[in-house]
Amino acid sequence: MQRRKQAANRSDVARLAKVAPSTVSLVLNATPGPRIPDETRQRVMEAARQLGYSSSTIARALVTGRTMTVGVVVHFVERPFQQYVAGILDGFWMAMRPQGYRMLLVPGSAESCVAGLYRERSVDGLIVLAAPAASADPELKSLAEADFPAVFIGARPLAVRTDYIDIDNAATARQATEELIRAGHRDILHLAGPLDVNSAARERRDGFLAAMRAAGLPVREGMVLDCSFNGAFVGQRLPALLDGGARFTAIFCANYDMARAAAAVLAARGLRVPGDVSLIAIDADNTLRNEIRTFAPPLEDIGGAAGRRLRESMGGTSGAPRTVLIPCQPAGAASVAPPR
Amino acid sequence: MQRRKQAANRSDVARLAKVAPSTVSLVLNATPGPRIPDETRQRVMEAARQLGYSSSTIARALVTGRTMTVGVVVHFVERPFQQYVAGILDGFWMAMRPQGYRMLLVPGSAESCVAGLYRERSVDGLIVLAAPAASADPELKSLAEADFPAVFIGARPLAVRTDYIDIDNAATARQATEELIRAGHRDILHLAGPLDVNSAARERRDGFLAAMRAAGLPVREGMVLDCSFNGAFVGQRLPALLDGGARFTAIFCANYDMARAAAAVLAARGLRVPGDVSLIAIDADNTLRNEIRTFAPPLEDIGGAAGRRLRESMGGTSGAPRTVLIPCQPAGAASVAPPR
DNA sequence: CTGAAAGCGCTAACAC
DNA sequence: GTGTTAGCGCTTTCAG
Repeated sequence: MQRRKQAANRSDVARLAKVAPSTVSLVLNATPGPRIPDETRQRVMEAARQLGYSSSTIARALVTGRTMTVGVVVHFVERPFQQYVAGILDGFWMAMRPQGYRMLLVPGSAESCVAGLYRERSVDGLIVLAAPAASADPELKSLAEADFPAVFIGARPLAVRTDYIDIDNAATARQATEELIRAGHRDILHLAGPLDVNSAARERRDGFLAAMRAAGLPVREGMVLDCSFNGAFVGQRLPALLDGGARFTAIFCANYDMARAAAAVLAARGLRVPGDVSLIAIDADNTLRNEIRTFAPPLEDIGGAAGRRLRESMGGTSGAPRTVLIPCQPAGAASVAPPR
Repeated sequence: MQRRKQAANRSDVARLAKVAPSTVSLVLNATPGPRIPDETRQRVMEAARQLGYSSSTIARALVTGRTMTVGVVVHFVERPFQQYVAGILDGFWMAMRPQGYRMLLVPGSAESCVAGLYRERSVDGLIVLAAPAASADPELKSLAEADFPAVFIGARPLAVRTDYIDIDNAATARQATEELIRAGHRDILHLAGPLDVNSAARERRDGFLAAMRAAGLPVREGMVLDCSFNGAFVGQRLPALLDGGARFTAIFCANYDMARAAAAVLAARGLRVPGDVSLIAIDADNTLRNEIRTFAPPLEDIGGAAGRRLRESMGGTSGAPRTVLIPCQPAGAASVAPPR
C-alpha cells in the first residue's frame, strides 16, 4: 500500500480546472457525444498538462473490461528470447504496434501462463509460442470453450481446435529429405524431435517418411531416432547407433541443436560433412548457417501472421479456428553432397 | 463493454461456497491474520476450482496500487528483439521471474513509452533500453523527480541522475584500440556512433582518443568519423575518405553494423582484412563473430544486473542512483594483424 | 471467526 | 453543456 508521491488523479485535474471529474474524462477521451465548449476544454487540457496527468490504465481496464494488452506465453523457461522467439516477436510486435496494443510476458510454465493471463483477465488475447502440446491441454480447453482470442505458434494443441500458425512442417521435412534423395542418398537417418509431445516433431517425421515412400526407399528399423529437440540426446544415441554398425550416408535433423550435435559426433569420429555424411536440418537459428544446409522458418512472417490473426480474433471477426502454414526457404551452406 | 462469456468473479465463488465475498479473498490470498476454519477453507477452494476462478489482476492492482509488472521500453522501433535486446531481456527475465513479476512491452518512441508506463501507472518500475539520451529527457525528468524505480541500459540519460547499467564503454574502446596499437598500428580510423545524441558513442570515442594519446599517437583530422550507429553512413563516408587519400591501416568500429559495412567497402576496393586493413569492433552481435574481432557485451549479465537493481529499487531499498559498468570480453576471429 | 462497508480511479448513462 | 451517480472486482479494516 506504500505508494510514492501520489500521482495526480482525475479529481485533482477537475479541481484545478474547476469542472466536474466526468468532464475531465469527456475532454481527455475526446468522446464524440457531448460537445464541450473550447474554453472549458482548454482549461482541462492545461490542468492535465500541468499536473502530468494521464488516466490510469488499471482503472480504465476495470471499467471497460478491455486491457488493450496481449499476452505472450513463451514456453521455454531459460533464455526465452533466443533467436526463434525473438524473430517471431519482432513480426508480432510490428503487427500489433499500430493498434496500440501492449505486450505482456509472464514467467512460468505454459500452463500457469495461460491460466494467469486468461483467468486473471490481464489481457484481451494471447499467443502461445511452441508449448509442448500435451502438457498445456487442460488449461487450453477452457480457453477454447470461452472462445478467448488465442493463437498458437509452432506446436498444435492436442484435442483443442484453435488458431494455429506455423511453418508447413510436413512439406518442409519432405523437401529437405527430397534434397538428400536427389543428391543420390538412399540410406537416410532422421533425428526426430519429441514425437510423443510435439506436433511439429511428428509432422516433420511424417514428411520424412512420405518423401522416402514416394521415392520407393525403405526406412529401416532405427532410422528414425527420437531425440527430443535436445542436442544432448543426439550426443548419446548417435554414437550408439554408429557403434551398432548402422549404415547411412545422410542425416535429416528435425532442428538445429540436433544438427550441431550430430556434426560434433561425426567430427569426433573423423567423418566429414558432407564428404562422408550429408547433413540437412530445419531451423531458424542462423549462427551456423554457413556450415549446415537448413530450411529456415520466416520468423517475422510467422509473427506477423499471428498478430493479424489475433487482431481479427479480438475484433470479433474471427470465425472458425484457422490453421495457417507458411512455407520455408532453403538457406545455408552446402552440407549436402552425393554419397561416396 | 462487450465481454465474452462473463468469467466467474468473487461473488460467484462466495455464493457457491455459501460464504461472504471477503472470506473468499481471505482464503485465496492466504492472509496471515484471521484464521479460517479448515472446513470453510476447503469449501471455498473447491468452489473456486470448480468455477475456474482467479482474482482479477486489474481489480487487485487498482486497490493495492501495485501491478506486479515491470515495463520494458525498447527504443528501436523496427525489429526490437534482435540480439542485443533479446540477450538483455533473457538476463532480465531470469532475474524478475522468481519474484513473479511480469514484463510489459509497449510500442512507440521512448518518450511515449515512458510516459505511458509511468504516468498511466501500468507498472511498478521500468527499464529503458538504449534510448537516445537527448530525446527522452523531458519525460525522464519527471520519472526521476517522482523517484520512480527505473533502470537505464546502454545509454545514459542527460541531465538526469538515475540508475544506469552498461558495459564500460570507455575502457572497452580503449582496450580495442590498444589491441590495434600493440599490433603495430599508428594510423587508426575510428568509425563512431552518433556523438551528439548517444552517450555510449561519445564514451567509446573518448576511450579511443585516450588510448591514442596514451600511446603518443596523433589523431589526425577526419580520423574520427561520426556515422551514427547505422552501417549505411559508413557505406557513404568511408569510400569518400578513401577517395580523399586518407591513410590508415586499421579501423576501430563503434558497433557491428559499422564493422560489417566497413568490411564490405574494403572488400569492394580489393582491400583484404586483416591483410591490408585490420578491423576491430564492439558489439553483441555474434553472426559474424568468426570474421571480425569484437568485444562482446555480456548481455545476460547486463540484464540480470538491471533486474536485481530494479528489484531493490521497487523494494524501496535503493538509495542514491547508481551506475554499474560491466567489463567486456574480447571474442571472435583474428581480424587484427600487424600493418603491412 | 466471519460478514459488512469503504473505497481504489475511472467510464458511461442519466439527470439537471 | 455539465455534474451526479452507479458500478467495474477487489483488498482491507472494523464490527458482530
